[in-house]
Amino acid sequence: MARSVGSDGKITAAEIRKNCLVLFARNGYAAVSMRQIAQSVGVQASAIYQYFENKQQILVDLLQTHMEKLLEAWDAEMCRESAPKALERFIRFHIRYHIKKPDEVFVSYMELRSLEPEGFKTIESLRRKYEQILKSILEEGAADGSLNVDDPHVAAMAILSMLTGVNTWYRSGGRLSQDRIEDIYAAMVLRSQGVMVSSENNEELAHV
Amino acid sequence: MARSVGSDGKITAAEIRKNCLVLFARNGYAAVSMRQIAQSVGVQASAIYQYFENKQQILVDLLQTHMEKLLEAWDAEMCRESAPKALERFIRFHIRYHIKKPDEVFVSYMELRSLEPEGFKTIESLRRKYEQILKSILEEGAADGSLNVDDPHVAAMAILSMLTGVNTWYRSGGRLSQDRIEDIYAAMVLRSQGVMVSSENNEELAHV
DNA sequence: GTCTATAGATAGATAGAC
DNA sequence: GTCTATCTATCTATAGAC
Repeated sequence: MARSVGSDGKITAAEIRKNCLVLFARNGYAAVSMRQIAQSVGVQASAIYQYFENKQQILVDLLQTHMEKLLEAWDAEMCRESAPKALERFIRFHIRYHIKKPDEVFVSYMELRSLEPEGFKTIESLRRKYEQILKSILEEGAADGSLNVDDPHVAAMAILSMLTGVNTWYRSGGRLSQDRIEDIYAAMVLRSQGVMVSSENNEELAHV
Repeated sequence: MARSVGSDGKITAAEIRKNCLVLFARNGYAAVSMRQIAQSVGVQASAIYQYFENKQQILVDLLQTHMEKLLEAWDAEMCRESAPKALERFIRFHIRYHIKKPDEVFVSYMELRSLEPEGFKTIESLRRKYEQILKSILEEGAADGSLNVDDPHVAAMAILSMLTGVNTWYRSGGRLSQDRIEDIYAAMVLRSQGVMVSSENNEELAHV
């Protein structure tokens, strides 16, 4: 899917993407005008149409790129291992990845309703793929008894909400290091699925 | 704080509120025009200004009313009891209350950035009050050893994200009853804070 | 590839009649 | 309390010059 027409001029599609991410995150897609976008990269509004068909395509591009990169990053991270280990790996991966991309995450979760039907379908499909990764780990743990999962679908949705919620309060340079935040969330989620974790160092001890 | 000028005509502030909630939830505050709002209640746009100073005041009204009612509902529900019992009560209260008000919850979480500074300050203060309820329960449980809380602030934010996340997937008439959903979330959250819960009936058994 | 100019639609909000 | 009419500003998107 061609998402831009390509360019070698001084403003680039990449620059527009970067600035739109910030503008959409701060003000919301509907509240940001093409003139604002253009001004942020130092051109007139009409120049934007050299790079994107219209405003909607910028949004689709941002969300699609975010989800595709997220899925690729997990592909590079995943291992064959026990369900509890895989769950911990997923938790730490999700927090580490999302905490570094606050604008991408914010826009991806807030602007789903700003997508027109075609784009919505594309993004929803990618989101379901990501949800399925966690759901499969939980299902495997439920099947072999290594996790205590009441309902894999509900648990997957609940865990994803909890993990992604980090972005609502985390501010770089705050009281807690990113590693410490990973530890705290890993301990809470693992315990919620029946894995016993000590409270001192969050080391996995045993499971029910 | 006077939020409307009052009326005894056939369109009322209450009707505008109700319709705006749906419109804002579906389309986003910025994407909804005063003309759309007016049309939804069957009047011309200028008539809306009899009930609200401007568009922004409608949003502030909706969010403020939601948070105030939520806090009042908890005041009516809360009891003096042990931290684990209070935590379970809070979990079930939050899910029960939020699952019945999907539009209020959605708008309250999505449109914070659409608030101008004064309104934002008001709503943020109410939100912090609600967060503090859960944080206090966790702090009490951490102090008396009845809960295994790594970090009360982080745990409170994580639990609230998880619980409120129900609204992203729950649809009335789906596979699970509201009671069952309460049970599943209660079990997950209690376990995440070190309370041992059986997986069969989610009955509280003991705590670490 | 970027500009100016502009089309055509729509926005929030107000004035004044009834 | 609601209407019509309108002000002023802004919007997305396009046409055509350079």
